[in-house]
Amino acid sequence: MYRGLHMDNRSLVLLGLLMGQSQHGYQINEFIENNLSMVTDMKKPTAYATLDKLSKLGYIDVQLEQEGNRPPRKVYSINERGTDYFYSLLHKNLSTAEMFQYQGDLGLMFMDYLPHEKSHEALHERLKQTEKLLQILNQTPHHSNVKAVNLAIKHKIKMLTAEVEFIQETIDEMNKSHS
Amino acid sequence: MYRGLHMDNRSLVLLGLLMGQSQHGYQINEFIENNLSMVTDMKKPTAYATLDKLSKLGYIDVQLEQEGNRPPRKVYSINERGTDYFYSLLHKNLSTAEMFQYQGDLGLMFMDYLPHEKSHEALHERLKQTEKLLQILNQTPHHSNVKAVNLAIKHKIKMLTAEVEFIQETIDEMNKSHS
DNA sequence: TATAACATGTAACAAGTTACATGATTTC
DNA sequence: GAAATCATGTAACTTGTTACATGTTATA
Repeated sequence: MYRGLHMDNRSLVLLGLLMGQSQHGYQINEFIENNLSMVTDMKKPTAYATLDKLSKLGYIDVQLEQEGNRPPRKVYSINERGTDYFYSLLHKNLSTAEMFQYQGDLGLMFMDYLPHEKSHEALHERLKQTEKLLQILNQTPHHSNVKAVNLAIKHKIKMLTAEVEFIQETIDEMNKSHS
Repeated sequence: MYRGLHMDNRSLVLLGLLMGQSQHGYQINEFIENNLSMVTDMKKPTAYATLDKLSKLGYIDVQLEQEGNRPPRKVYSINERGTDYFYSLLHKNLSTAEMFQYQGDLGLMFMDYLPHEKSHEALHERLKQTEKLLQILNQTPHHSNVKAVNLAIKHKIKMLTAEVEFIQETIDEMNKSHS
């Protein structure tokens, strides 16, 4: 059986948000868009579909709510089975190391096929872009209304800083071996 | 039109390997398995299908070879159009910064739902696993027969080191706020 | 009165994975 | 004679994306 990398983590996010309070899909999607864009790229149809799946699997309960003639809301609440499942997903996520795959490594592998000036210019562009990302992260308020998102921002800052150093070192090496 | 993250990079790898020498699919797949497992997770059927696609798009030429009654080989050679395409993919890859998405951040977000001992134990496990990965990378010979792969290994070492630091810092913070 | 926000989806498509199919040849 | 290696794929499936559909209500 084929299990994508995301599947479990999609569920983890949705269940985690429902641990805080019962919510309907639209609400959850808004929250993800406004507050969690840094940590997940889950799209709306995916969220709706996953909520559907979780309710079919008996991890969350649905209650229909309607105000006047507005489109009815499906309010989801996590139940006991869902809570257990959430804890197991959480524990697995927290205790598992990830082996990163960097797309950028692929280019580095074939760098020598480009003339020195070209590869130098390209890496410099990459450096500039990465520094800009870092700058944006450093400017984001360090007191997000979602307390825990700050940890993710801290993490990204840490990693992007290492990335900047690596690119700089690579450029230096390249210049040394060229001169 | 929906373009996956990988698509272009799959082509970049295959074209890059063909830049070195003409090869048939099986040969390429062996090479990827033996030498590039660190940089790409492309599977055999994907490689075969992508080679097919690249030849249909006119970036590589195919020549059938047969030895005795063995299954015939399809030997692929990169042509001029393919070389240009390779350069454009390479330049784009080299000059683009990537915004990392860490699966592990998702768990950190909901860490507070676990009792302190549980989350502490889980993060400790993550730390141990990450350190083990680092150790393995540090032990891999720093003179891979594929020269350029070393850069990727250097990169991973750099990033995993930052990761270990981050986990350690997070554990420390957690302990501080708990005591 | 047009546009944005509210609310939930469906349909078509893209890309990749696993498991399997096929058949020859070399090695144990 | 069985198992591994050589060599190329196909088929079924999973997951996710984009673009679109639908209809109400608040806002400019």
